[in-house]
Amino acid sequence: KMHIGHWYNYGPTDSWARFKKLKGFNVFEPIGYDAFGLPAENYAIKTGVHPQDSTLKNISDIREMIKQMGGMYDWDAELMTCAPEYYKWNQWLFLQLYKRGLAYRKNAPVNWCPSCQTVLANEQVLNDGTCERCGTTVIQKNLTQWFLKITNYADELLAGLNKIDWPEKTKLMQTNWIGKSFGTEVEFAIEGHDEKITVFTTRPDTLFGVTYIVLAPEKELVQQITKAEFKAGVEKYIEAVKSFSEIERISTVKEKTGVPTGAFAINPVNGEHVPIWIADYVLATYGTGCVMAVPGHDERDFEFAKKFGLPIRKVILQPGTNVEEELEEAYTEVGTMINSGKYSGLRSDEGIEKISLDLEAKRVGRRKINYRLRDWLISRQRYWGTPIPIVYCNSCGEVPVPEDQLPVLLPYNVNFRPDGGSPLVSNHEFVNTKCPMCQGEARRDVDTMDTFVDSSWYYLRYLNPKFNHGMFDTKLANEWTPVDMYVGGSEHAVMHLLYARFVHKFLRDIGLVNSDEPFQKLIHQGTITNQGAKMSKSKGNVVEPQSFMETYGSDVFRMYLMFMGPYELGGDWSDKGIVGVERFVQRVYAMFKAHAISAKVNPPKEKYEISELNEVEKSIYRKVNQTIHKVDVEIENFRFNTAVAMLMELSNELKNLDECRKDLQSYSLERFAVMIAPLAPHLGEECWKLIGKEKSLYENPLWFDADEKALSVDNTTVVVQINGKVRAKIDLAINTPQENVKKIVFADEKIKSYTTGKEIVKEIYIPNKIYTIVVK
RNA sequence: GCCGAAGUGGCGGAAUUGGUAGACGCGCUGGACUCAAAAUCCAGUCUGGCUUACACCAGGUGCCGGUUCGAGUCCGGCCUUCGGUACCA
Repeated sequence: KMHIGHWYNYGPTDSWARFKKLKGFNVFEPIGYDAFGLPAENYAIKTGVHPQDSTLKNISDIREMIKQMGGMYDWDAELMTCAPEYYKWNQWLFLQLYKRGLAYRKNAPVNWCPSCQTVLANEQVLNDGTCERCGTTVIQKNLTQWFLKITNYADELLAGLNKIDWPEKTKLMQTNWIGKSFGTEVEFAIEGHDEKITVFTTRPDTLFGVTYIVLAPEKELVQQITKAEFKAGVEKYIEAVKSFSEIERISTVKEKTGVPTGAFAINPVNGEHVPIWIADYVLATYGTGCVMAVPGHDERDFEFAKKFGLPIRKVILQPGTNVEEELEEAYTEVGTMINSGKYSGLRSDEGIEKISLDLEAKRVGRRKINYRLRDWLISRQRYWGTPIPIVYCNSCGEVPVPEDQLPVLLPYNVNFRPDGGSPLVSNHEFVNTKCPMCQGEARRDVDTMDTFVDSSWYYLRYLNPKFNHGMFDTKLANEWTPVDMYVGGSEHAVMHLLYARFVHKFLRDIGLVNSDEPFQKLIHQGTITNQGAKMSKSKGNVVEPQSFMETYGSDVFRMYLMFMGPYELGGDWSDKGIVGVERFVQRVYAMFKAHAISAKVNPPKEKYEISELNEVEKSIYRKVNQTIHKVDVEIENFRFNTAVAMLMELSNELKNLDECRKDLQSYSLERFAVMIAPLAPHLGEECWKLIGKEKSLYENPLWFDADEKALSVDNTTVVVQINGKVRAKIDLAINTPQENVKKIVFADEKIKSYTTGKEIVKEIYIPNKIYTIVVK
């Protein structure tokens, strides 16, 4: 069912789209259903209802509710990702990536529950590392899985951020996620082995301070180099590490653990032999999975060395300290290099360059750019998703399904909870197939794709979801994309929004779109929580909009969601203030009704001269135009809460409407109706009709510009401050010359009482606003 | 842990981006209307002090410190809450 979060996303966004429509833009506002994924599958396991049945049912329920909302969606462009006409193109996309070497298989760990004999999502693993269903400790198990080479685009994904109008914080999160770092790879020989250990470091200047080497426990090399008498300890440690999540492993507060391998590595800069350890704080997935430990100048290494009694050597001298002082903690900033052979005396940041060059010359190292970003693992051992279009043949090996045989249909009959693997294994008709190359016996890949694949290109499909000559209609795509306004929660700041950017760039590279980025402008709506927690079925704190719709109607509900607070912040749900919006709507409607007949027979002028208006009229005319001026900017920037507040202010001002000339009443009401129309579309149309307009506003879009002349004011209040405290407020004609202001200020009795007998140090005048006097 | 945000009356929030803190709304209090209630309308409402009252004074935007004539806004250091952390999407 729809919950308030959906409404919060769709309602205000529809208001923005309506605003654009009224302003004369050609607006395409589609809606659809991202329908594959884990929740439907879990629901099936729990209740036995097939994911396809529950999903289709939910979609038809949700469609009805969205229609009640009054969004101006293009229902001809509706799509759902679980339809074969849609996911066929996920498969086609996969094949294009595969053809170009951007889809490949390798081993990667999954969460495995040994008792349920199934793969678990991170979400299904509790904080203590146990299975949410049975409480068994979850372990990491390696499976061969499909990856997409998003890392090939790392640099472009970084650079492209400069070209798009996205929140700075989102761009920053993507930048940090990609995590480009400039460093050096250094090779350490291993005592008694031909193989070498390559470490990645951003601090080659600290090479002389290396006192041990740490390998990620899962590195294969560990098996080869571990000395016999250390084997037992190493094996035990590797087993123990399997139950830790990555977050736990790299936590800087968790006590460091690790064991020695008994092997030694040789430092290429000084020939020193240092012990090789394994520890879980080193990850196999980042850099080379090997770290040179410099306890003197790295916090984690320092802590580790302290705990295990490994030597700590000072090779960077902190400015203002002396060489003999012992290190209390790791010093990680720039300093003077010491105990570093011929490099001693250099500034450490210069040393980075020097040492790197020398390592390159000696062929034991090279400068290297490293990314934190990893390739995109898309294999899921689940049912409710897109089948991966690959078959495995005994003689031909891994064979892609030919494009003309797509889609590989997701079979209906499966066991959602099989023992030991992907649910699709249970359907033999699906699994057993012919090899497209040799027609021999072959087996299909039984995994499905990550649903982020579905959501990485749907905006292109929206333009014509029935298009059957390709993934989407390139002509339309080039007309309409990049998307002008994309609205979604900041929980998507990195993953979805990075994947979509990657896929868009790939589609550009194969000539299907001509733009570099999918979403030109991005806005995040905030999260609506309930009692401080994200709404979710499992927590049982979901608030449904239905009852509010029934009590107040969709306009009031929509406007209340907008009035609650800043759109990008969201907030905790409460219906406390909704009656305020209800009253406002009723007052507006009553106002239009009261003036309906008069408005029909007294058409307004296009503009009024301020001089021809009396005081009440002047005030109303000004307020109307100021409101137009501000509401325009506020809606444009998704500041709906203040837009609604301004219309409330205007409605308060219009309480005097009866005191002004009839045609000015019509003038005010026309503008009010147009301004309220995007925020409360049903009310807007109703008001528009009441004042005698025959055609719908949305059929004949209209938006008024403010009369610039009405925005200026005659008088202003100048605040007088003495030593930063407000002491008087003086009403003055606008743009009164400073000398005159000064005279008036110093003539003020109150100001006199604060200034007489004091020395005036300084006077600052901010025109039409503030006169500040500093006294001593 | 790491990355990114947020914190303002009894409550949701506003503040032209360094210039009158509390717009707009809820709630509450008082009044009008009513036989009465509901609805509606009008007035008041940051806290404390002083005053018959108008006024006036002091304090006040999570905490501590700094810059400035002036800080909710800028800088440094914390605290709390929220989002993400690569298999929820």
